[in-house]
Amino acid sequence: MYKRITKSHFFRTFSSLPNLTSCITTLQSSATNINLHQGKKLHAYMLINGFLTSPISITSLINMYSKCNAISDAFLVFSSSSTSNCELNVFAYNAIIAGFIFNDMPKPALRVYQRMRLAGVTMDKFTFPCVVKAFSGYGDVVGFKIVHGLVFKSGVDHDLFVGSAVVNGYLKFGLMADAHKVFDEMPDRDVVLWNAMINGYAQIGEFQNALECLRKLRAEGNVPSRFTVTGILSVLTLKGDLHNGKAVHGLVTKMGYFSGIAVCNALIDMYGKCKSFLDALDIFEVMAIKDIYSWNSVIGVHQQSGDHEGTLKLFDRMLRDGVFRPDLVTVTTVLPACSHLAALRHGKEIHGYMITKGLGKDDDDTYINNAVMDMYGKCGSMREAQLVFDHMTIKDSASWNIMIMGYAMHGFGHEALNVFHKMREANLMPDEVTFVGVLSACSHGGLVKEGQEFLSQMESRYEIAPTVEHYTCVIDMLGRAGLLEQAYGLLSEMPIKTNSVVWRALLAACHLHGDANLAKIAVRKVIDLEPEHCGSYVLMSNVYGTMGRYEEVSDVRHNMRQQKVKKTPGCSWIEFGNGMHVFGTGDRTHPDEELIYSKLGSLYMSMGLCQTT
DNA sequence: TTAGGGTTAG
Repeated sequence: MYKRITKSHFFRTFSSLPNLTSCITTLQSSATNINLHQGKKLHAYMLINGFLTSPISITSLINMYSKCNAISDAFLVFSSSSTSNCELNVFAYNAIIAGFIFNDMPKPALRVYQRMRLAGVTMDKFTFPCVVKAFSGYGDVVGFKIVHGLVFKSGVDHDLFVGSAVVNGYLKFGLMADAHKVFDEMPDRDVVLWNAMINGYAQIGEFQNALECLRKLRAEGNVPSRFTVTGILSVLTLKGDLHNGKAVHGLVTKMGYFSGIAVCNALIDMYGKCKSFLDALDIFEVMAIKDIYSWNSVIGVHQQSGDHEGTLKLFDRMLRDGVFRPDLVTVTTVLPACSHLAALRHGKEIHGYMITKGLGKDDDDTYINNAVMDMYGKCGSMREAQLVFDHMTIKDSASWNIMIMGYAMHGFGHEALNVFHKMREANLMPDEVTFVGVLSACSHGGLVKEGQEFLSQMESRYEIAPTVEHYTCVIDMLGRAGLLEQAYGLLSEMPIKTNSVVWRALLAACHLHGDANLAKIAVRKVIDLEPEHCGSYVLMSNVYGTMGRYEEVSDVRHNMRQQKVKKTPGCSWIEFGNGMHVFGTGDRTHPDEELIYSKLGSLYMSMGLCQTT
């Protein structure tokens, strides 16, 4: 083994065989460059040459393994040293605790900390930042406060690194007043400490205070860092403040921070959420180096702009690009685009991708599985939605609501109510969304009696005040069932403000049952509440059309022209083979038009209807 | 020899 190592190319980089000092220097470079291969060779060499009795070697090896994503090896070095003749000192404890924190493992970090205390090793200003982070990461507020006490006792409370960690810890627990007290008592403040406060205020939505911190930070002569910029951008994003967002964009240019990927990602997000979509896309395109956040943010931009096709195109580009694999965040952004477009094939592909990559298989992946279920539901595949639902170990109220809504949407009223009853059996309290689903299930399934009962139970039994959306479902339900007077009565007696949507539901019912008199009342209300909406004029003209009152049809059309209301032609589409097929009213442009209309004709025949087109 | 801060999802 020794002979093979000494002959290797690796050792030719040294002018003579490395001594302890050069081993440690090289271990540091292995850690910085994440070169595990080089680090392991040095480890072997040091073992053979008896260098591992030095505490410095142990610390350097622990650090190298921690930084090279080999935390278990780091812990092995730590544990085996305590049993050998090398006594563990504060450096070794600090290094392994830091290693666990670096690898986002607060629990084992805390176990080592307890061991360190039992061993009577005195903690120093290097121990505390990591231990503090371990307690806040593990969510142990009592332990965290005890350590804060020890910070005082050890006299390191004025150290900037310790102070920043404590402030961040309190902020993580949502204890702003305590964080502020620690911040105020610090004799010196650097940009990192200020950044902690900026982010703390951002988290609790106190945007003005966050911006005030930025002002004070600069007034005290600190230079905003890349981290300050991302923190402030997150504030402006939540505030929807495009004006100041653009000013920060200027600052980024001035400071030369464009090289920071996170800064650019924050700018993309800010422009996207502030609806300045082209600016967001521009930044993404000019970024020399992108990461998974860049892709996810810009995919989010397409979603926010309502460009669902753009979202799918970008997803394809990401796959073709091949540098970053879609993660949970990516698929949660792309799945709703499939739902909107009813793009079942794309949705299935993404679900398939998730299965092969093991995404969404964990118990707590409820959110992503909800998105998959919603996609199947909106694309009309309730069987698949039910399968996903059945396999989920943890279901939240959204999971149940999605199933109820899915069945309701496709007219499976009884199935929807069945899910609702099972939800109750599972002791989950229904919310507003649940009842929108339940009531639309009653409406689409013609379950009038049940729907009326649910509306009355909402407040008395579930303490949920019905909103205009709930009333709309019920009015739609009564209207579809031909109970127009009852629908009108409910609408007139509604204890909350009506809107154009609920009146339009009544209008649609008037069309269905040919009640021109009630339609007139409804249409007046709709036009009053939303004059620019074309749907109500069209419905009114259809009501007259069905009754053969063509003069009135022409009056409505004339009125529409006078009001400069334009009707956007409606269309439907279906995914088939490799493409999307779009159809407008009376559209005969499809290449398979003859075949399609002949099939349509035979379907009409089977349904006992005459072909009208 | 050892340490602290930022971005993404309905």
